This record gives sequence, structure tokens and C-alpha cells, in this order.
Amino acid sequence: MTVVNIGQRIDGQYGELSPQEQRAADFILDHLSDLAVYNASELARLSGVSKATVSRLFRRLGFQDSAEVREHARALRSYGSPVGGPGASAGTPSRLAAHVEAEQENLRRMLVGVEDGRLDEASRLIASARHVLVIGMRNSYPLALHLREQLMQSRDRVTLGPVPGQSIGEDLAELGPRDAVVLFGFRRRAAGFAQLAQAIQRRGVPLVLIADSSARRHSDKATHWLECPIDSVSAFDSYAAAMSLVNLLATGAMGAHVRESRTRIAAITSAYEDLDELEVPW
Amino acid sequence: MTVVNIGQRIDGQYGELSPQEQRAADFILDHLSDLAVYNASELARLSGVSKATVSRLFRRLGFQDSAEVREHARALRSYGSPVGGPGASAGTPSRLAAHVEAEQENLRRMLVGVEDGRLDEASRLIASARHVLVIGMRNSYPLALHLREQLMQSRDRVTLGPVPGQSIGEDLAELGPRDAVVLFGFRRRAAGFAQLAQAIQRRGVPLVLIADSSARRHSDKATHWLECPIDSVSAFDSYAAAMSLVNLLATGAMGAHVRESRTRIAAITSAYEDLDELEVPW
DNA sequence: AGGCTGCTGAAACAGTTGTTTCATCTAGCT
DNA sequence: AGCTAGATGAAACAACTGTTTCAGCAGCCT
Repeated sequence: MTVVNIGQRIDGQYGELSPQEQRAADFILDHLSDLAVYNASELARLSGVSKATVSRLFRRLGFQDSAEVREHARALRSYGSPVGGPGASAGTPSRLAAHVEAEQENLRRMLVGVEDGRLDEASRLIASARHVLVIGMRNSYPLALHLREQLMQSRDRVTLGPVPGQSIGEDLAELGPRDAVVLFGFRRRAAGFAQLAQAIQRRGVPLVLIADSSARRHSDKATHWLECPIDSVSAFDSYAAAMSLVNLLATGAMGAHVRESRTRIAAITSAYEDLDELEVPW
Repeated sequence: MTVVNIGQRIDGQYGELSPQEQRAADFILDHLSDLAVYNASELARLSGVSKATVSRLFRRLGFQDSAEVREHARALRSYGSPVGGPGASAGTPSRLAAHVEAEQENLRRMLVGVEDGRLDEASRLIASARHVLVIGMRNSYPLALHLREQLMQSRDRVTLGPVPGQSIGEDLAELGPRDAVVLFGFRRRAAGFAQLAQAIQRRGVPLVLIADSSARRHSDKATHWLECPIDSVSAFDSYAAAMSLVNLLATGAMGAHVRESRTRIAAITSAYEDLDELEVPW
């Protein structure tokens, strides 16, 4: 069974629609991807017809009422691929597609939560801090590790904690207001996380906290709070969006850094060289 | 002038919000990118609070009424489209959008390169191997680390190499045709990569090779070749899609594994428990 | 011209949404 | 225990939304 979406329905009977109905239909077609955002009254107002006409149009298109259209529009909204009906979901391919769709949604959400300048501020902080300490435990550790490596491309004095056999306290003891800590705090945080965040705050060290929504309660201890979803259709959380955020942060820090450092050229060049570097012959 | 969006407003006073208000705020944060789609009643229903609470929350956040929130949500929604602000775009917002778009493209390509059964085969191999050795150096190391942690959720005998102070040769010496190696080989491979791959092949150990296109020349040494793009608009490669692939592989290995192991229930249960686990009190 | 048909928006109306009020409840305090 | 302050949802209500009715109107045929 193929789902016939509203755009197709309009195309199918555009000719039989009355002039005013066509006007409304035009507007709908022009805002298909946004449709869920408008209600029927607005549709009427924005397309310059009466509410009555919109109401009639929906009927004509085979919908029971405007609520049905709304519902339909929301189903459309999660587009990304005009994936087949839900029936096919049993098999492998759509399981993978669902996975990818979830990732894309995570990316979108990550972006929205970060694009209002937070990312830039955090980048600047990291770029200009005297010393940067990156902390991540358990599932957050690979992210911390990766961020540290990337930051090292454009600045020095970036350390990773905790180093085995040394407490974080020791790392922290050397930091002050002119330094910065990047703390990853994704779900399944180790015990002591709150104390750690608090200790950082008390020492007056600017803190960039990167975590999923479960860490909101700690966000007040951070000077910069970057929320990143890790939702997944599988039993494991997915850190793809987080990985993407790490890239953004490292990139941003490099960009911000170069403005105020004489190492600018060297930094950029070396990073780009890395990119283009030919494989070493073995 | 920075626009203070609703997400920031919530973060700014999350602590002062009442429990129910936090509940509603959580829902809003989780649907920031979608916010324009919901009206206040739905927000109330979906987040499990009364309409009154939602109404009060909006006030608390500095909005006149829900109409203002709606308007605000629509303004937010504008990302992704060429927002068009003439000079205003100053790079930042669309730079981020471009980044996310590149990530999504990587995800799609990763999926296409993997959904023809390769992933399933690799998963089954990993699930049924006697011993699994996961190897990743440099930029691939965080991925290897993460994969190892995830695989440990559903099976034992998963080791990570190389361990500092020990050569990979030693790890490898104990492996044979009934074991498996997962080798990450993303761009900027260390010298010796080719020899390593060859050594694995010669020992007859099944090899899952995960890397970007630059490693194609090594793909013939692998029994399972999973290509994953890491293209990025920035100076750094992005491992988001790779991270996503790791999730798929770990999930698949768990799924394949349970079919032939009595630890099935335990494995699934523990993984799901992790998911739902309440935060430990600190 | 007259009669017919279908399109249309104004208006009436029923249903829904969002705000405010109010009684109840809870936690903290004495 | 009694008291207080804040939190909360039910309910009342005002505002808005969407459907239906209805009268006007334009086009068309005879």
C-alpha cells in the first residue's frame, strides 16, 4: 500500500480545484516541508482565501478534517527519505535506515542547541585559555581523547584527564580562571561527577560541559553548556552527533585561535597538511 | 546583538523551575528543532503536565503568552534554509548548517556501502569469533576504544591493541582462523599498517577493515571491508559516521550473538538496563 | 430575461486552546 | 501539631479555530 501524500493528491486533482482552492493549494505546495507548522486559519490568511475554502479544500483532497491534515503533515515532516511504509520494517535494510534517520535527527537537534552562539563562545574560550584540561570517563572517554588530539593541532597545553594512577584533583590543582576545562558527561556518568563539576566551578575555572539531556541538572555548574543528543534505535547510545560536535569545537577553536596568536599560519598549515597528506609508503 | 532563544532561557533558569515545569522544559529542549509543530495543549499532554503549568512556564521564561512562544519557535526553525540575511549571515549559521549537511551525506554514503549484507556478515563474525582483537591507531584509536567497550556489553574476550609497551605482534600471535580482528584504518594511518594487515591475513585470521576510501588499496587483505566516509567542510576529518557505524556493528554483534549463546538474556537485559539506568546519586 | 449551477466569504456555531482562578496538597519550618 | 509558601491541576472562562450554513454573485444555457 502506497501512502499518497498531500502534495500528490493536489497534483492529481489540481485541475478540478476551484480558483480559490488552487490558491490555497499553491501555498500548501510551496510549504510542504513546513506544513505541520501552520494551522488551517493561518493557511487561509496566508494564502488569501477564507477559512471556509481551506476547509472545503481539505475535504476535496480526501481528508476527513483539518486534524487529519495536521496529522498527515507531521508524518511527512520526518522526511529524509520517502521511506516505504512501516510494514517493511521487519527486515534489515529499513532497520539500518531507521538508525541513520535517528542519527540525522540527533545531528539536527545538536545543531539547534548550539548554533545560537554557544559554540562560538566555547570555541573562543578553548582557544584563548592558558591551559585546557579535557575530561571524559567511560563512554565519554573516546570523545575526550579525540577532542584532545584535534585541539593539539592548533594549540599546545591540552591535557587529558584522568590519567590512570593520578587523580583528577591533581590536574585540577594547577588550573585557575584563565584556564579551561572541557568535561564530557554523557549518560552513565561515573560516581563523583557532580563533585568534580562543583570542584571545577569552585576553583573558578571556566567549564565547557558537553553531555546529553540527562546532565541538565549539572548545567548550572558550567559556564558553557553544550547539549548533544545520543538517542538511538538500538540498545546502545550513539555518539555520532557528539563526534560531530567535537569536530565543530576543534574547528572553531582553531578558527578563533588564529586571530590572536602568532602561531596562526603554522597551525592552519599543519592541520591542512594533515588533511592532504599522502599516505606514507610502506 | 545575541538573540536569546528559548533553549538558552531554559538553561539559564532551569534550576529555579519547579519540578513539573522542568518536565515541560525537558520536552521543549528535546524538541527544540520541532517546537513550532506543537501547540501549548499538546506540549502539556506530551510532557505530562497540565496546561496551566505550561502557561506559567512560558511566563516564567519571559514570554508574554503562548503566541509569542509560537512565533519564537518559528523564527528558530529557520535554520537549514538559506536564511538569506543579506550580510548578516557572516558565515556562522550557515557554516554550521553546511557542516551538518556534510555529516548527513557521510551517513547516507556509509549506509549505502554497508547495507548489502556486509554489515550483517561482519556482525555475525564478531559475534561468533572465539576472540576479538580491535585495533586502531591515531585518529582511529578512539573509535577502536569505543567499539571495544560496546562489544564487551554482549561478549567477553574482546581486547584492544596495541597496548602500550607491547607490540601488536604479541596480541596477534595468539589468534587463528576462529578468531577475528577489527582493524580501523582511517586516513593518516601509521607506518606499518600494510604489514599489519598482511600479517593478519597470513595468519588466516578473519579481518574486518573499517576505513575511509583512502584505504581501498588494503581492502583485499580484509575478509570484510566496510567503507565509511569522513569528509568534512572543516580542516579536520569528521568521524561521526564512523561512530555511527561502530554503533551499528556493536548492535548487530549483540543481535547475532544472542542467537547462539545462552548469555542472550543476560546480555540484552544488561544493555537495556544501561539504557534505562537511573543516575546514581552523588 | 429567467433559471440554473457552482464558487465564495460572512456569519453562526460547535469545538478547542490557553489563561486565570481557586482549592488542595506538599515540604519546610517552628 | 500548626503555619506558611510554593506547587499543582481542575475548572471556569475568554479567545481562537474550523465547519457548516446561507446569501450573494458570476457564468452559462435556453
